Amino acid sequence: MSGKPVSLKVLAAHLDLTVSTVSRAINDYADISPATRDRVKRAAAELGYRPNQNARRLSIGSPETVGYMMPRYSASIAQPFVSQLLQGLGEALSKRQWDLLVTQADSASNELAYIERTVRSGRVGGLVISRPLKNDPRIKLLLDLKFPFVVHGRTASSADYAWYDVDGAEAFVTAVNHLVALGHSRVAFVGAPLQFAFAQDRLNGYQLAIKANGLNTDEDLIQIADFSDDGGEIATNMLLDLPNPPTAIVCVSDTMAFGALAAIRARGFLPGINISVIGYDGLSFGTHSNPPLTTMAQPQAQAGRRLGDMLLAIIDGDDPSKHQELQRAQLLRRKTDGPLQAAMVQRHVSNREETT
Amino acid sequence: MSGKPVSLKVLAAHLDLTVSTVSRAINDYADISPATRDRVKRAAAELGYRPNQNARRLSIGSPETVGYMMPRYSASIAQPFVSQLLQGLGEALSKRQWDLLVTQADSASNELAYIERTVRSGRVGGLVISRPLKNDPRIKLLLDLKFPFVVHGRTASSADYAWYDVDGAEAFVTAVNHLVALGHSRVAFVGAPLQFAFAQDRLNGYQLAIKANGLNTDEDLIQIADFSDDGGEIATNMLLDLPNPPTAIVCVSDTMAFGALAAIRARGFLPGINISVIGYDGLSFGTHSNPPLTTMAQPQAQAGRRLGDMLLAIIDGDDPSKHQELQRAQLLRRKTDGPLQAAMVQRHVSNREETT
DNA sequence: TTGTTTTCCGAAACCGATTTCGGTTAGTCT
DNA sequence: AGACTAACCGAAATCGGTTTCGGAAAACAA
Repeated sequence: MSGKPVSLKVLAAHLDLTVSTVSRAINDYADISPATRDRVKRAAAELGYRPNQNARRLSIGSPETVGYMMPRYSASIAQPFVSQLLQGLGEALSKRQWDLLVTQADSASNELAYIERTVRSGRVGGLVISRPLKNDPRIKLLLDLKFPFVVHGRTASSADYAWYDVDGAEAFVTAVNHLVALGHSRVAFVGAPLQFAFAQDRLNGYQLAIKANGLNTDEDLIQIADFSDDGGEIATNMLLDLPNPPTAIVCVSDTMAFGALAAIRARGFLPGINISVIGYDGLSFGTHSNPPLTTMAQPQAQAGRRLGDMLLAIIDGDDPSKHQELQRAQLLRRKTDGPLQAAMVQRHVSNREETT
Repeated sequence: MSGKPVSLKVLAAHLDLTVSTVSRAINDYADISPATRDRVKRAAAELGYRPNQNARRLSIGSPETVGYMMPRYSASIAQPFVSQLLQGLGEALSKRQWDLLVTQADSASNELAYIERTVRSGRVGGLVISRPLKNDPRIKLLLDLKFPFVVHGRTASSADYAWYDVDGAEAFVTAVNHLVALGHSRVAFVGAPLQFAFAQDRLNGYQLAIKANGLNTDEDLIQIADFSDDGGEIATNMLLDLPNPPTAIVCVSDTMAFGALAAIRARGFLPGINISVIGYDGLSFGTHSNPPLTTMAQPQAQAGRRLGDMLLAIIDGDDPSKHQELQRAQLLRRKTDGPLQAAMVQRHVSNREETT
């Protein structure tokens, strides 16, 4: 760089003042005369002085940094929401000049050790974790460490920590109700492994709605698979192979729903006409799928900002349990939901007769 | 946390040693007897001692951290590649226990000031920047500051800094050649604003291929629009409104290509049959578009890791110009490319006659 | 003029590590 | 036994800031 970064010492020497005076001038202490304060600030600007953050943070005893733990990938699947979340987090943190550290554990087993190391090393003053498991050991650990953190998502025992989540159960009630209103009575569920809290939550909503509508609770209509488009396709094929296949499918994510659409089309059926599909996430790409995917859209944009604000508040001493935000998903109708077709039911029946 | 994090001082007191001895024991200095070294390490593990990173980094004079500048959004478009890039970067950095700081400037105008602040504050020892402009002031600034950095992408004057890029020009030559081989002679280009280096690069490849194949260089066949699906749709509509519309379109990104598909379908044409479309990026979502998008796929996964390795090497003193990596994109045929249809040409002609 | 406040700045401790340097103790050699 | 060399550890400076405390100079009051 154009010379080494200028330190407080050289700035002080240049001004013929001591470092303590210069420091206090820059930080607007009252016991510095306006004259010298201005003089110091002007010189600081000229020389391009920026306090060394490592030194300053060591001194004030705060890292002024929070960490975000990236979820690990099932495969090499791009996680579209990560960039939006980081964007929002960065926005919230920058209001107070805090930094955002992005971390990831190498493996699931190392995850806890990794958290403990990170916390103890004082690199971060708070942590954001994503996509909790149903009984997430990370949450337990952070609670034990009494370390500030917020969760993107939530678990069943969510009383004593801070989180931001979308009500998946309610969303699936909405989705199922919508399909029932369209005349469907065999509504299937394509889900992700139930170790994920969100997967259980959404399944709960599905089951609740099935019962509330007085429908048959057919275990075969619940298919759990890998959390990916391929998983969605596999699960849907299982459903379509059923002797009495569903006429509508709700999926735990848009990505899985895309796989469902593929499976349906592969059999010559038309999604939205012969079989309805509703996804979850509201990915904008859903407008380009074949056909455009009806989905439960969640307000992604604010998640990062809200999580950042919450975390800062908690670091400031707020009670974590006071910061819990449950958002609602909205039904976004595109083209994969439609009324039950009598013809389709017929076809299924004859289909069954053939196969038996 | 379970008590404050234990410092070197309390660990030393607990062992009845001085801090300097303990520090050297932990860092495997030769002048510490194996006996006390082991004793120290055992106690450190028991008490869960982790060196305070702010202190340590201040002391050793290195932030052991690199920064990644997130590209700003044209809208609220999720950037699927960001998470993959961060994943790779984190992997490369973790090998040496470095941290990854994610930053973003509030606005374009603040960007330079932001970089300068970040660099001068000593928070990071190197910077990764994405998606450079054709004449990117950030690169010039970082060069002036003599600060270590790597670029994801590259500009025309790319001799004197480190970068990792995919050869967009070559990719578009490949794409155009492929379409010409399929019989197309009116191949259009849907591009992004040419201030982006990658946009210019890809346009160059397109124009090169057009000439090399002896085709008419029709300015109308080049449409520049916003870097989004909507932009792609708008640009494609302009093309389809032409008196002599193209029979094939190459798009500067998959996202824009999705918009192109929408525009084509909206007119009752079949992408891949009536009009061919080739995208760029190789997004996995492309398998779910309507129809599945043929695209120039780039090897996304390694980008982050390579950039991280490069940056560390440069920080270690390597000559940046020695670290320049140009990858090749591969034609990934799905369903939107196909042979020229005589019928389509006919329809276009009659279409023109009607409108004139 | 003397005494009492203010106003303003310097000296120094401190944050938690790393690292140089110097001094004890023990071991080796003659 | 005396001297010399290693081996091992402690003292202290340092990184670049923040913050408390005390003192000198200037302003004010009596």
